[in-house]
Amino acid sequence: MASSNKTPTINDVARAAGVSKKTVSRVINRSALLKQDTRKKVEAVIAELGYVPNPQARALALRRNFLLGLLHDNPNAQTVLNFQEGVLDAIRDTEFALVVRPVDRHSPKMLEDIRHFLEQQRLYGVLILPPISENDELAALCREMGCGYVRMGSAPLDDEEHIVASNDREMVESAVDYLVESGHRRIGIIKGPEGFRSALERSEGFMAAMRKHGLAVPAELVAQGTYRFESGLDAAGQLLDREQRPTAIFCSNDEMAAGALHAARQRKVSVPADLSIIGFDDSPIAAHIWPPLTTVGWPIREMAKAAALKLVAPADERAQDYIFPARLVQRQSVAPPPDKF
Amino acid sequence: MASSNKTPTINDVARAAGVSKKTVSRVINRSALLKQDTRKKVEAVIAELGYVPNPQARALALRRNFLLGLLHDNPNAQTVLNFQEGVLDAIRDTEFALVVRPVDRHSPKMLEDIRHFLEQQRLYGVLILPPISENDELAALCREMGCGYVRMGSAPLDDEEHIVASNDREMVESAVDYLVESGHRRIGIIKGPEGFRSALERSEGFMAAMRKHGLAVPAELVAQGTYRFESGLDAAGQLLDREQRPTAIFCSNDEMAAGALHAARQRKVSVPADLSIIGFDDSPIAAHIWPPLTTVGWPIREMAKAAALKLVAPADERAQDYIFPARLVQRQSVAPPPDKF
DNA sequence: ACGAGATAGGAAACCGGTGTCAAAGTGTAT
DNA sequence: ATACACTTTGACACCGGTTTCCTATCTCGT
Repeated sequence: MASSNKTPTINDVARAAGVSKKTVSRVINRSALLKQDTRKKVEAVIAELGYVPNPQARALALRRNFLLGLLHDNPNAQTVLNFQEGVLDAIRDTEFALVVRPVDRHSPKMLEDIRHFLEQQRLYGVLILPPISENDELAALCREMGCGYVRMGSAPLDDEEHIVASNDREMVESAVDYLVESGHRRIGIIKGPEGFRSALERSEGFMAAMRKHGLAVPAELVAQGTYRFESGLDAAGQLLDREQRPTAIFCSNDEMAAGALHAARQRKVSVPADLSIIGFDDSPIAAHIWPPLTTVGWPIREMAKAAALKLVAPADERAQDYIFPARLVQRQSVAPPPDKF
Repeated sequence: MASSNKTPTINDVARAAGVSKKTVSRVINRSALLKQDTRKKVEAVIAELGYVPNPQARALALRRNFLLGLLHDNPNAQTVLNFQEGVLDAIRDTEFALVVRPVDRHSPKMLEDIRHFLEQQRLYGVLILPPISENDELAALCREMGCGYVRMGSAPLDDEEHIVASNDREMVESAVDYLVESGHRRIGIIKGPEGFRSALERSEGFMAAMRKHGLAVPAELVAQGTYRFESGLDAAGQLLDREQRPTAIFCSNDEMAAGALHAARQRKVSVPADLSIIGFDDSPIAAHIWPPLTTVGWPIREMAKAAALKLVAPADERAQDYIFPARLVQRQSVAPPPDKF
């Protein structure tokens, strides 16, 4: 009963089982070269003592730890949280844990801060969420420091082992297809902020789709947003105040779509009767506003899971995927355009 | 140049500086008994080599690591994320990191899972978010395992060193005061789910406030919700379909308030002209629905910061607070009741 | 100049695991 | 019975820090 009050170590197990530390270590690590008898005996002692290996000691001896990092400056809380859950799906029942690190994209010291963080924590690998995932210097930093990394993005902007991406471009196309099928011809767009790859993908996807249908996109149907609610309000306001306003607006994310809905309401423009609105992301807000928003959703959780697996089990077949299909979520913000058009 | 490609260790520093490991260790740990010269010399070498102490080795030697855990099953993503940022505010520039762990409140194995997690990761301490923060068995588990913990709650349900709490009860009272001042007498409530301490605090606060104003709360003005959007839709539907419907509804959280707004719209009941609605939490959705929701917000980020400090720097004066005042956020979902009432 | 007490710094053990390599055990063919 | 190959196990060093304990040096009062 000498050490009944402190957690048992590998030595305690070895002594109690009458074997060497190394043998216990072999049992823990499921080494193949062990007699069944010995394994059983040691396992019994482990269970009896309630022994759990010390991760710090393991990390030291193995010269690598079991910590994954999540680097993000994503403004959408639900996205971040879904991603966290997806990562947890992948590492549940392993010894890995997830460390979070929000970063400030606007800070000039951002890269330096991250370098410091990586040096200090010596993570096994990091997962990087957009928009900072688009920063190539950051990826270079990870490579330089020998830290595994996987970037999440709207397009394949790195090798497939380092990326999980949605096919935003195609999905915007199908959103536009849907609007056109519903009878719309005069379709406006609220773009995302410059410098965001996703914003670029979405607006280019939009332009390409419109071109495909032989529809013009005059400058007066294009408004610039910042991915934030208020910017959607402003941008939709501009669009709706044009001489000839659009019958449908594609918003590059749901927050801005919510703002656009708001702008329409202020102007007594009824959605979807007078104006159709389509968003992007399928964030929770999309289902909780009126009318419920038709939008494009992507499988964040699956992407997160695959991203984590790329780091912790790169050979796993589930870690091979790197392009994930988004899908159109039809709700009630799209209808055929009013007759007069 | 023997080891120019791998990260330097304390031994490398000691050798390069011509001192012993222990002296380097003293420099790192700011030990007082060191000559200035020696310190300077070692610091120069550390800077030159870019030496950063290995946290795993430190953790092993010190028998404690520098990892804080965040246990949550909170359905509100923004709350969780704000909390994470608050914790990061507190531990930025320290060697601590934050490990997240969403848990499943409904799983019968929840406690066992958490025990396993704590055993395996040997965290320095955990921060627990509502609603599982209300689980006393979980707190007991932390104590049993010698793991520091701080619970976040709607009422002081533990010693002050283990809790950060908002004063929901009082805040609901001021929300009701506000409704009464606006002229409302017939006020309904959508309660949160049973078993949630916050739901209890809020509904009791509501009852107490009504009593204070000499107003009755007949059963027909009370509806049960689950904190989810859909339940707000249903519950508000019931309330609005009564013979004599309320002129105002207090919703125990914003999601349900959004649902209530939705229910009102379906019935062509105009908010706030015909019906006032007040929510709780000041979640982002509150500002992004129409009309913008009057609600009660609490300072999550400050609470998170204080909670983290309680673990990592219990002596810090900022770690002493444990009750945090919420405040009424007035937007546009409350107006005087219609004349006919 | 000298001894006492304070101060600076080092040697070696330790934290709890893993890797290496050789020794011991086992089984089979000769 | 012996040699040989193969399996199973253990001794010991090591990962990179901290702690304990001890010695060498430095002040300082007398």
